[in-house]
Amino acid sequence: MGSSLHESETQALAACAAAYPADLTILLHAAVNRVTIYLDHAAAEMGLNDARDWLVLAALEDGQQRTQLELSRVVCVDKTTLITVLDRLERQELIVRTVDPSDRRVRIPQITEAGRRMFATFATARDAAEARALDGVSKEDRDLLLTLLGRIATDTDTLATSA
Amino acid sequence: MGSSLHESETQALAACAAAYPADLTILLHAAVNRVTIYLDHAAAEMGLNDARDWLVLAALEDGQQRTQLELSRVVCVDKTTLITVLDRLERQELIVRTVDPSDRRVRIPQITEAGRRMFATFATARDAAEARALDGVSKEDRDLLLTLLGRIATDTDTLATSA
DNA sequence: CTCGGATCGTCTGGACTCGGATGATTGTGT
DNA sequence: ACACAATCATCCGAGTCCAGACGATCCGAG
Repeated sequence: MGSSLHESETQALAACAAAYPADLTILLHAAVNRVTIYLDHAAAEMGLNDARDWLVLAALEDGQQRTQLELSRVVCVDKTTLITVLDRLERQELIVRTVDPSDRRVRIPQITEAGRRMFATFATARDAAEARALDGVSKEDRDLLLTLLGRIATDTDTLATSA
Repeated sequence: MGSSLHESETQALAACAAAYPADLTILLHAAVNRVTIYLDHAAAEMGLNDARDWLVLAALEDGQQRTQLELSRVVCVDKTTLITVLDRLERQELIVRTVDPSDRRVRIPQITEAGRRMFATFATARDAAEARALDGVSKEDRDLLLTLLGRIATDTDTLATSA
């Protein structure tokens, strides 16, 4: 997630978006890069590796028991990549991997008390980061933006049906 | 650009976006993934490797003479990564690298006639792909979306000024 | 003219990602 | 009880990306 961006690109991305003001793809990329840079920055400041680390914590925070596989689907991270994230979080003692006694194949990652604290602290930093990215956008425009993005993202059409 | 996504993730991403309908970062990611999948699909169908390949062609299509370094900034691709893109395009004879006679360090990539044809053909496929991604969004909402994204992407605020 | 620093494109090393293979464990049919 | 397919986490290999190093070339100071 975050590691695909690098702060040195920020200016270039803005310039790029300015050069193609009508291209949806480019604007989306530039926008996601900008937001992610803010988030990664905030994450790094408080000891997290990535915004992705926080995303995993967020998914675990509701206390619901999830398989690693299920978790990987929820946070949209490849199951193999999730392993390294969980390893890191476990090393920081923000989560623990418990073995499901009813099926000893599966591991149930669970957030620890320290993890909960980290999540809570990051929440405010995260809001600030998003607010900074949304600087020049009014409240109702933000809501509209979320709606539109949601419609693009969750549209039911798939490649298979239209190819 | 495109290679960071994989079609198998499409459903998972949509599910993920649905799970966090108020999170800007996630929605942006999901949206950009969806659009990029379409574009990469269209690119692959006509012999291009990536949507990024097309982006490079687009930047060269205006005939303006550009250094590889300048070009890398315009299309937001790292200069070292751009090399492999140009190598590929040159192998397909869609571009040529000419040496600037006034400065023999610099190479001026230039689009060929075949490259121009490829660009023109891809333009329609690209429009179709974007239109498909923007299926349930009205015309004026599209314009608004582009404006908002543009404002996020090109905001003048930087990390340095706010840290 | 020449020397030193800056700038171009390219190469290299380390890190990351993901598809597919592997080992452990489960349930199911017989 | 036992073979066997299915499923979970993990590991491995191939591919990609980028920071930094490098050679080639340019330019300005002396």
